[in-house]
Amino acid sequence: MKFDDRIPIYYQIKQYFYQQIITQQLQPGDKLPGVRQLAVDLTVNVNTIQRALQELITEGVLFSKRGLGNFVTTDHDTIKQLKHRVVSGQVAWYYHQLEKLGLSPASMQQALADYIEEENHDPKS
Amino acid sequence: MKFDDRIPIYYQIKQYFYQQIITQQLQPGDKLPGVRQLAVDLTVNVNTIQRALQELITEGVLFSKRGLGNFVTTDHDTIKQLKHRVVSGQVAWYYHQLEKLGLSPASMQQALADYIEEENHDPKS
DNA sequence: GTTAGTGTCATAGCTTTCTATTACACTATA
DNA sequence: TATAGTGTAATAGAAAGCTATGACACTAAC
Repeated sequence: MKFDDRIPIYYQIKQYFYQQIITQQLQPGDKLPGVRQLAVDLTVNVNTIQRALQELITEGVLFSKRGLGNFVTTDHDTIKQLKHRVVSGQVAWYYHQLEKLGLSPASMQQALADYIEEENHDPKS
Repeated sequence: MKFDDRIPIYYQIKQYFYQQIITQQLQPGDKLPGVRQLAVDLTVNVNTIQRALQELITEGVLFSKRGLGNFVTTDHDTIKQLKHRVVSGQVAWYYHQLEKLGLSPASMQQALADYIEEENHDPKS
């Protein structure tokens, strides 16, 4: 897995699991791969995996059964809140970054619209 | 100045100067405060200021006159490109983060619109 | 020429993050 | 009860970033 070397890896791994859960690629009650396997898959050390998982467990997003594995919470409300928290966080971050750069709300929306337009220049032919 | 402790301070200082220049609070040819003064203002060490400035100089955004100070480039084209680079970068980042979270382009625009709506709930009375 | 203000550089030490490695604890099952 | 698969934990070392500090080089003005 590719990491942004300006941000701690364990933090990026947390974001990765957020994504997996929010997009339902990991569903409530699902068992995660073993920590040693995750370490191989994400090309990091077991301790780094562990640090990320530990925080997710503290947040109630995952739970651990010693000797069995780590699992996604079965509390649908927690997952709903997680999704809201993560998405809202991204939007707020975007808004305030562009605000600092002097853009008006209308300009922000226009900039996004323009970017989406570009992304759609059919990659066929 | 407040810093996000997940990101190197020198990197955040670079962003700060980008903002200052893009919003024209620092204009072409302007002299920056001395490095020792900046260190006090931003509550970091001179070496950390130096590292940020050095990269900005390498990028051509600033130039240094030994014994005199650091100055904003007078090349308007460089500044124009900087603005485009920084704003585009933010938009692209936002788009891809939300894409990873499973949102459609339409949902992204809606989420931004909703946030702007919230921000405008008149804070008066 | 001296002084004050400026950029530049180097060293040493601290903290955080990450790695490698080893060990221990628990669960299920043959 | 032995074994394989799992989570958990501790240690030591490397690398990056930040700080504190001191020194040096250049410019302008007295």
